Amino acid sequence: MSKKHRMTKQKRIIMEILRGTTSHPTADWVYEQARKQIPDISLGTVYRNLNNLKEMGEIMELCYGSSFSRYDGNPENHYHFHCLECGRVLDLDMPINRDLEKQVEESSGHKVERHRLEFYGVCCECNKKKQKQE
Amino acid sequence: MSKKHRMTKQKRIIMEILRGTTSHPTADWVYEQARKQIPDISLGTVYRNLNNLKEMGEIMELCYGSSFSRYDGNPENHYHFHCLECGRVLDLDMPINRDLEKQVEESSGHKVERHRLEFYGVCCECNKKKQKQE
DNA sequence: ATATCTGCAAATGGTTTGCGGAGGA
DNA sequence: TCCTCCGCAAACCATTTGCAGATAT
Repeated sequence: MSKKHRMTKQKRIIMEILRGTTSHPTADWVYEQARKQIPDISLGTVYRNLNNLKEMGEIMELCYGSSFSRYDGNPENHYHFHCLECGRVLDLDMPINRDLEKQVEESSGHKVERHRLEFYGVCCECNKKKQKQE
Repeated sequence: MSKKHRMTKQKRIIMEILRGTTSHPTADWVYEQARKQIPDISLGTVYRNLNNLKEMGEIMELCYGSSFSRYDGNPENHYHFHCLECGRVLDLDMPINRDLEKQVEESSGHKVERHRLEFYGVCCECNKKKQKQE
């Protein structure tokens, strides 16, 4: 059977940090933020709690090309936009498209449970900056 | 200016290995296969060439939740299906949906260049096995 | 009461890199 | 020729883990 999950001060603060940002931070950034509230929290504890919260379905781990993971405090499935200029990862306010899953099931015969969709390009702000430069 | 890329025996064989499979292998698997043809090839060379081929646009690096990367010998953008039972990653024969990008541009104002779409579920074969067991 | 969690520090493991020599263009 | 690539082995670095004591339930 699966292990029970306890709520500790460390876990609660890590969850609050993730809920309070939309920046999809790295474990290290979460660690730096958490140290402001618990100065002697350890990086190992941050990693343990991030995995723990992931198991609980409270947060999501995002794995991109970089060598490290990013974490998302919004556990609901949603799409992301990656700006190739400034590197930010932005949440998209766009409904989940179940038709895509239906399309795969019909053409391939596999049973689809979920999907993940990531867009890459140049965000509004970087576009404006580029236009000014020209 | 960007570095020039040379063709070597090692690079050619690594590319052939990737072109000859649809299994999205790890660097280590490519290394094992390459050793059959060049017994004293080093793992470092495999990694260097995988990165090199990626820069050349000949292959793609796929980054999933696992701690290691997988490589795809098909550099054309295409969608993947991940079987949660057997762990395989399968290519989907499905056209790239540009409407999704248009949808994001209209609703968010970002300029979209490309997107990546990954499906998760149970593949045909695993579905059949499960039905037999019941 | 007791199983889970913590800080600490060492280990892990996929990937990268510095080196001197080899080889492609 | 000359610049890139090679094999080798050590370094790198994000993440995990073993330990002994602390804490949540």
